[in-house]
Amino acid sequence: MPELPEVETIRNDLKNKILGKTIARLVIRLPRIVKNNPKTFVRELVKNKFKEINRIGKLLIFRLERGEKFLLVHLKMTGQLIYCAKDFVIAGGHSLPAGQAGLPKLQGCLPNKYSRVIFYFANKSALFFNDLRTFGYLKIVNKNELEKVAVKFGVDPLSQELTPALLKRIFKKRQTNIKAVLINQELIAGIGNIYADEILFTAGVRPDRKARSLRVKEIEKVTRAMKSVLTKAIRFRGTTFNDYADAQGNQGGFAKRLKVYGRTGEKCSRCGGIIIKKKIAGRGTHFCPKCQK
DNA sequence: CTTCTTGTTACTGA
DNA sequence: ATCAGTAACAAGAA
Repeated sequence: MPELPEVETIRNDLKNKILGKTIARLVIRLPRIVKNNPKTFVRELVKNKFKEINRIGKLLIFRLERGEKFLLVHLKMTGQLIYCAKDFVIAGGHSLPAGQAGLPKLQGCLPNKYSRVIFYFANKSALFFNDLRTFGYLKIVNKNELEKVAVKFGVDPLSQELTPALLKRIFKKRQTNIKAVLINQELIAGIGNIYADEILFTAGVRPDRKARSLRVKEIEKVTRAMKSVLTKAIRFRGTTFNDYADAQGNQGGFAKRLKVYGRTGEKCSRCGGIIIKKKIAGRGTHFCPKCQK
């Protein structure tokens, strides 16, 4: 599931590929993915260019050259944005370069049955929005609408604003457990189920602890863990557990470095305890009951 | 067949 | 008004 490191990887990949290219043609295969009137959507994009790509939490924001408009893309659980250069255009479609892993459950050739929206650029390259479970969306908004969306997001965990002092204030006014706080996008933007578990393991804090019960030393550890886990995950280009692929269609390299997520029943790498899984904050939550306090 | 997967939101009850 | 907790959504895997 794309969280901050995966969305950031895609953003960086796409920046080098699609900025400044003219969008020549659009194919909307599943209209309900597009949250605008389809005709408006096509009119705003065709003959336009992407000028800049930003991210707030897990939301991608493509600034368009013409019209002071922005394309919002949310990948939700199974969304992908895969770019194919014209070299890989084959008859009737596109193919991922040979040697690339492609996608575990999806075909290597694009478009595939999960390609919901396709952008064709003037130079014959293409950008595919694929989404197996169709929870993701694309939406064009103006500056005002973007501002309304943006203010709902909490602090970015990698920004300098996120300090132990701020985290202490966030934790203090909540009655719920720390896992629920970490995945609440209105408080901290970008952490989902996988990285919440990994951050709490690294910090040595049990996910079912009440957020407001954490001591200053523990808050400092959570702050450091947040930065280190997310930074390292970005360095390894994200976690592919099921469907995540980067903008080239490759898997991320962080899955094998996960310490607790998906490791139920395995030995804890820190203390040798057995990792357990339990439903916390409505999500499958993995932790070591021996060394997470 | 049932149960599980999760990012976000709608809804419920306090 | 605000917050916490849960169901729902979708589509596939097991």
